[in-house]
Amino acid sequence: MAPRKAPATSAVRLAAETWESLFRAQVAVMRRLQSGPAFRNLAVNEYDVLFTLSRCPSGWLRLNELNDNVLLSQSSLSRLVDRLEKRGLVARMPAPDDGRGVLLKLTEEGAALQKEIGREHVRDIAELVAPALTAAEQRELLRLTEKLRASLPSR
Amino acid sequence: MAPRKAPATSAVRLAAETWESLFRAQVAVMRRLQSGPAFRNLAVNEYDVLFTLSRCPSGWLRLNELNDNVLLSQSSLSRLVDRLEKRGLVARMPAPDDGRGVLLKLTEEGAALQKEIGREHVRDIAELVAPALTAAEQRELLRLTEKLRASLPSR
DNA sequence: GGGCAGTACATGCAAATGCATGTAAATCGG
DNA sequence: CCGATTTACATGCATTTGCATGTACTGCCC
Repeated sequence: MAPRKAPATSAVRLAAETWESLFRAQVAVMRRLQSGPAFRNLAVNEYDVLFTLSRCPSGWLRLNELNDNVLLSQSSLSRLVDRLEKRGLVARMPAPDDGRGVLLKLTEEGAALQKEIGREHVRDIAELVAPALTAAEQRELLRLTEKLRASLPSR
Repeated sequence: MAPRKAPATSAVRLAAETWESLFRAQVAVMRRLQSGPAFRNLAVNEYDVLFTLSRCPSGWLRLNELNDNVLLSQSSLSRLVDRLEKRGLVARMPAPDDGRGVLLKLTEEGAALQKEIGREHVRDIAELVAPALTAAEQRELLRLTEKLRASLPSR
């Protein structure tokens, strides 16, 4: 029997090339976004925390849930939140149902800053993405990246 | 005349949601990749430099070209390359045609390490991406991310 | 060709990050 | 219900990163 290895290796290659392209696109877009004036006062990761909190329905979010969203180690996130707290942008509170946990929410000032930066940020994104892809292509890219993310093993 | 603002704002929203989804997918995949055993000896950014050099046809690459590929400041890349050089993985050489420039290439040891890590890395990628998307979906995602990257303003 | 702005890379230094570990609380096994 | 393991977060410390700046070279304009 011939090994017939080609299909398997080409499937692996396709996956690798797809990831590589996704990753390079992310790097290229992110580089342009973070060098813009929207982030003169706040690092991208810091903004991302404010943004995630602003999307949270209850207003409060556990630190470990936040950590899933951000590409930072647990300890780095802990200190990033320290900084945001010292700047008066977020508030900490011990989790009521779990003595180990910490809940976070935006302060009024934090919410205001998020909205202000968010407006600029969204505009910057649109200036990069909208000319590059048609609306239909954007919807498809959105669908595929959501599917990819949703299909990942939980940990 | 009615302002008819809705189409514009929804185009902006679509672009923002598309980018958000792409970014989160990248974070989720990257988190899983970088915590794997492939990167026990080398940070992802360091591997990325070796990888980029391994793809370079001439074998030599300018530092500033390398910097376009990697999400690092110029100074951080300079020092990252210092570290790789001290570990004997890359070699520096003054650019012959430009007295300010520096050319880089992999050493034999660097090329070997890149191949070794690359094998594991590609396997890890395939284990995450292949089950998540069909081959056709991967090809489409590859196409869209390539198009996005290619359409960005040069700087 | 001589000055002058711009580019490529290196380096001092403060800030951010990750690893290892510490502490406290929850959960599990008996 | 008690000890052992696991989970959530914080912290000491070494490493990495970015900003500002320095140095050397290039290219431009006159």
